[in-house]
Amino acid sequence: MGNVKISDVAKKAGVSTATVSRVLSGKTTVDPILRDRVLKAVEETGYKPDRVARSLRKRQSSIIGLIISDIQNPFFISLVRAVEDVAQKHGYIVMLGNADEDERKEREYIQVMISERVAGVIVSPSREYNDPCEDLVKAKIPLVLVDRRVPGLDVDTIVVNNTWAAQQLVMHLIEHGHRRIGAVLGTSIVATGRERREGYVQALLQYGFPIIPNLIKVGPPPPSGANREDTGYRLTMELLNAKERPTALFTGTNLLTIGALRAIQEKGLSIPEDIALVGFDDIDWMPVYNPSITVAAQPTYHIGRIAAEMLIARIQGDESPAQEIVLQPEIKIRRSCGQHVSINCDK
Amino acid sequence: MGNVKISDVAKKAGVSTATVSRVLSGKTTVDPILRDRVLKAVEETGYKPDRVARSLRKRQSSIIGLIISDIQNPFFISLVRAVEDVAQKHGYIVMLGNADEDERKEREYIQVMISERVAGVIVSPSREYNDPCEDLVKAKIPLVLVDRRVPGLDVDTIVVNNTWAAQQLVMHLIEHGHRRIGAVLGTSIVATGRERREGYVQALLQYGFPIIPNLIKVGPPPPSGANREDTGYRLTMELLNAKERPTALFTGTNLLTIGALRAIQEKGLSIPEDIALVGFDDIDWMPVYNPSITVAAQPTYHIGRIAAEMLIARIQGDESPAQEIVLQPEIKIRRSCGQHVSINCDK
DNA sequence: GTGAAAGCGCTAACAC
DNA sequence: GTGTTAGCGCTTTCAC
Repeated sequence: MGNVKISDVAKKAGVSTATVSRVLSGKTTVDPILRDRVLKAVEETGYKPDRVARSLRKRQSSIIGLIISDIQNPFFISLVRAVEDVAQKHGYIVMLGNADEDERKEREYIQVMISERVAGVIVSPSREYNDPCEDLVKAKIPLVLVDRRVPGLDVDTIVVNNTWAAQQLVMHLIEHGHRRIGAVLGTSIVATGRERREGYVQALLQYGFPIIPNLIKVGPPPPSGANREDTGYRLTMELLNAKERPTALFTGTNLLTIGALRAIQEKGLSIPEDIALVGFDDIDWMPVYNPSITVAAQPTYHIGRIAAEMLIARIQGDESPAQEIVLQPEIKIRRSCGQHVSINCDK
Repeated sequence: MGNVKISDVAKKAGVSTATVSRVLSGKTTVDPILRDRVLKAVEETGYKPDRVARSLRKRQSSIIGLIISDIQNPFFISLVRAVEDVAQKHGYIVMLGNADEDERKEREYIQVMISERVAGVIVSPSREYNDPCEDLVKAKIPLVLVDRRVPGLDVDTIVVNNTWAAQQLVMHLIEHGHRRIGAVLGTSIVATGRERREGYVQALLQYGFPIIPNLIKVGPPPPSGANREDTGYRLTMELLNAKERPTALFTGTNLLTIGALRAIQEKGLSIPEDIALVGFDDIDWMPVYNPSITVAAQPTYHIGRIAAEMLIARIQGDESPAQEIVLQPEIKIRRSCGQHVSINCDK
């Protein structure tokens, strides 16, 4: 057992290896009598097809590559789970790569995936331009992008409407009477960072408020870690230590939010009395935090599920034009902004 | 490019495929002149070895299988990251399986991993007995167990001293003057659940306090979800709604802690004034929670790193006897128990 | 509908 | 030190 091969089964069933293969693939009709003999032999020998040999011969494995830009980021956990769920359901297995926001690592993983003849790949690209994803396209390996677009790459992409969500969040703050709203954002090198900043700006402009550069703090580009907790802490501290402290804060990612929370606490400020807070990404503890935190929740599991389903459709031959799917985050109003206050917009 | 094979390189360099293979593997000496010619040809053609063909021929791939019992559990995130880091460093790639606390899925994944001829596997077993991990041993595939032991399976295992940690946590509560200490625990079907319960009991016994069964709530076995947040919520509610409410709570996993927090909040109780809290597992927000939460922090990244390193050593031929490594959690005293109070132990 | 045989791309004997 | 060759275990023509 374990090292039974197809020829053993064939011998036992008194047929050729071709017939065994045919029975197992189920793609051709086989005489029911032979079929039963084969199945019985498979059963008795405990035969398990060698997936490596199969991959070599078919020039394609049953592996789905999943390359994410930062496995530490809670955003990706549900994504990984979703991809894994869908893959498993369709008989695929997930090969994981953590690019760590490092283009070199991403490129390396993509090469490995190609070399492993994966059936398809889901990538959250670390860069927008000259992305190594092109190699996958060249190798004709189906590809789905998540979280970030790669302009010029004509492949299925699933993103979230960051601008809209950020705008809603900041408008929520404005409607609570806030005028000095600080922003703690991820690097503008990645689109998500830029878009969330854009949403912040849009919201202010919509109400005719000025954009005050000093209130906008943007983290350094990776790999130094734009989304790290300590970045959130540091940037928030800068904001809180300024002469004119903001009365509200918009944080651009979950990790930045945690850092901001730490800074606020260290300054002895309380939410929402001293400072209001809205953030991006919803994590399990946020509704339980005291006070619960108003956020834009990304449909991460959903993103992963759709990505995996689209990918598998492509693997199975779907030739339709590449789609871009834009998912809407859910704005979860909670208690970190205090009571709703009607404001006079004419002023 | 992409579909260049070893024979193309050989032709270009004017040598045999064997020589190309030898140059690339570096295991035999090759004439420097030929070597350079080969390297140049590899460069020019952009040759990348086909990992599938190599795996078939060598009867072993460069893949490390990682089968975890619940990917949703934050505990495993750092573990995955660590394994991925170490694997990458050694030229291996990680194949991920989420068993979802389901023995059937675990068995399935193990079969797939065997069939993919993975070089080794790291598993957090879903069951203690009749675990499908035995199949890996039979197939002579190196195996390292993490988080949970499988009695009778003589393989490297990395666990954490749950009993000790739980005991420390509960003693901390006792030293703060608490007598009625509730416990919200994961199922006793898994060792971690049992051991943490044991630690709770030990702490009480050590101080000569009675064990009150009504104060011990244990979640249902999987897959119904012993460690789920809603389980924590429900069990905590039972405790809080009892006639004689506990003055302190010990929660056995991170997810249970979140559920407990929600219940406490819903009852309008405040920590630590109305009820003290200590929990298992440290998550990034716990130090930032208000009040920050005293926990036993498992060295999850460390567990993953050691597991991966031991596995790779085994893959590379380490034949030394199987080890069991017991890591010590770190007790992180924070503010969820209030001020330290000296107590009279004679009483 | 079935079997014989070729071959996926590589590595490891084996002979020189 | 190098080339020739035989497979690894499977699927898929191609004849029948």
